[in-house]
Amino acid sequence: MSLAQIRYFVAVAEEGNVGRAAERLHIAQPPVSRQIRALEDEIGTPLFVRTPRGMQLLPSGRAFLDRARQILSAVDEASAAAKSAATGTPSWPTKPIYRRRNQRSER
Amino acid sequence: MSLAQIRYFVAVAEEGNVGRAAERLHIAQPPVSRQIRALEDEIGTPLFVRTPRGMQLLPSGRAFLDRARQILSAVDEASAAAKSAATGTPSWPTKPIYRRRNQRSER
DNA sequence: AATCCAGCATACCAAAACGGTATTGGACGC
DNA sequence: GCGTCCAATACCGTTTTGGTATGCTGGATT
Repeated sequence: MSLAQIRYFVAVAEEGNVGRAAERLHIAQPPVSRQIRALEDEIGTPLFVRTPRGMQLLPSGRAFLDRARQILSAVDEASAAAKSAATGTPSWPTKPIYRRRNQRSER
Repeated sequence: MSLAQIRYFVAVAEEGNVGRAAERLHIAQPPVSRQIRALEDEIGTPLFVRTPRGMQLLPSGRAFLDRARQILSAVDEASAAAKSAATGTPSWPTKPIYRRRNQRSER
C-alpha cells in the first residue's frame, strides 16, 4: 500500500468515477484503475462496485475511506509539525559534525 | 513522502543508528540513508543530527515521529477496517456488472 | 433488438524510483 | 597519525510507475 494509492482511492471515492478522478489527479486513467485494483488485491477485499456509470463504494470502501482521509491529513500535519518544531532551530547544527557534501542532482 | 520513508524514519529514530535500522528493516544501509535524506529535503528541515556515534533526533524529528507512528497505525487499521466491514459482503457482487477478466500475473 | 456511448480494463512500452554492492569521507579515540 | 565506526556517494541492475492505444462490457436510445 502506498500513499499514492490512498490518494487515488480518495479521489475515486469522491468522484465516483475513475476518469474524473484521474483528471483531478493530473494523471491518466489507466494508472488510477490499476492502482485501485492493486489496493483491493493487497487488502484482500473489493472496495468498489464497478458499474457502467462509475465506481460505487462498498461498505468496506466506506470504512477504508475514513482511515484514508485520516492518513492523508496526518501526512500533511507531520511535515507541518516538523517544520514548526524547527522554528528557531538552525537549519544546520551550529557545529557541523557530518557536513553535507556536494551532490549533482536532487534525484 | 512515501510510507517506506516513514517506516525507515521510525526505525532510524528508534535505533539511533542507520546501520542497525537497515538491519531491522532487512535492507542495506545506503537506501535507508538516502531515503532519510530525501525525506528531510522534502519537508524542508533536518530531522536528525549526524554524529560519529549515529543519528540523534532533533526537536523537529521528535515532532515528526509522533505523527509518523500515527500514520503507520492508521494504515494498518485501514485495511483491517475494510476487511471487517466486508464480512458478510460477498467477494464479488452477486450480480456482476463489470466482470473481472483474466489476467496472467498478479504483478 | 441493433447501435451507440460512457467508462473501466488490458497490452505494451518508456521513464522514474528503488535497492544492492563497492567505495569514499569524516570525526573520534588511542 | 592510524584505526575504527558510521554515514554519504557512485554506479548499476531491477522493479515500479505512468502514458498511449485499444479492447470489452452493459445500459440507454430509438
